[in-house]
Amino acid sequence: MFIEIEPDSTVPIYLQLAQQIIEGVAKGTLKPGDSLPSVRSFAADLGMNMHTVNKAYHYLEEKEFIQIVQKKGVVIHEKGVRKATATDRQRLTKEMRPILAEALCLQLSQEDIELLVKEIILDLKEVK
Amino acid sequence: MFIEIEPDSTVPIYLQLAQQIIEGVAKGTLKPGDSLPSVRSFAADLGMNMHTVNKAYHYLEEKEFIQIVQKKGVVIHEKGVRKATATDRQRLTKEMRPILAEALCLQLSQEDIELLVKEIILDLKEVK
DNA sequence: AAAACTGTTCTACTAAGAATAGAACAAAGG
DNA sequence: CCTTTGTTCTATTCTTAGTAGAACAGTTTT
Repeated sequence: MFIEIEPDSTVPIYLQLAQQIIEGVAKGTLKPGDSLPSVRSFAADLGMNMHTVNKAYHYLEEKEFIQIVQKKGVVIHEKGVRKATATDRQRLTKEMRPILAEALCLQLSQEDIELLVKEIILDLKEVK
Repeated sequence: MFIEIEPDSTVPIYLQLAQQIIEGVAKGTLKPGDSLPSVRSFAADLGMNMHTVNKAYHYLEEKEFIQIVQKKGVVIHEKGVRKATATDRQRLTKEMRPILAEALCLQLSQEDIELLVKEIILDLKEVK
């Protein structure tokens, strides 16, 4: 896993970490059953606190992306991540909405935005 | 302007307000030159603090969506909002990315996601 | 001219979140 | 037996969000 943290970002460190793990799952770099580093070793590698990694893990567990096995370790959810529910779609829509509104204000056309989305998805799919 | 604030949201109140004003501009409900309520009256209407509205206004001013004329009032940017720069596109991409990554993890196909985006844009365009 | 209204600035306080730190625990593994 | 695992606890520091009240200097209205 190649993790790059921006310390001065407004996005909390634990969230940046969690999001990049999610990206790993999306790309297929992280496959179902793969194990993640322990909170201590990961924290040491990334130069952050053990509790920060722990927070990221629990964030991912709540989203059902990973499984935390008591006293053993952390594993990408076996059998793959669950399929999106109606609630998931609703949440994703809500998160996307203000960004798209801003894009429209900045005079991006519907085609421009759709192209932008396609590029992002393409980039998320290609394994580097 | 119809503003709906969710007090228990993780999204700060001032941001919710700013985002809904941006939506108004995207929809065309708010047109270039239109004036917004004073910080005091708007705060009273919405049941929030004057300084919170002020913060939202300055957030929008920094984004160049509105103009704050000293001691006079707040107006939607005349001649419309500026066109997106390369930096804008980069920022929008960065904001969109983690959401799309999550969507892919939840086994939404590229087509599903594009449809979702189209629906949001359609909703943002229709004047209610 | 007086009054009301405008955004601005200042101090002040509370609450919550983020991040770090260190210590200790119980269970699993080698 | 010893190391490693995630967990839990207390503690501290820093930042942000939100509210509050007061005062200021212009603008607009009456």
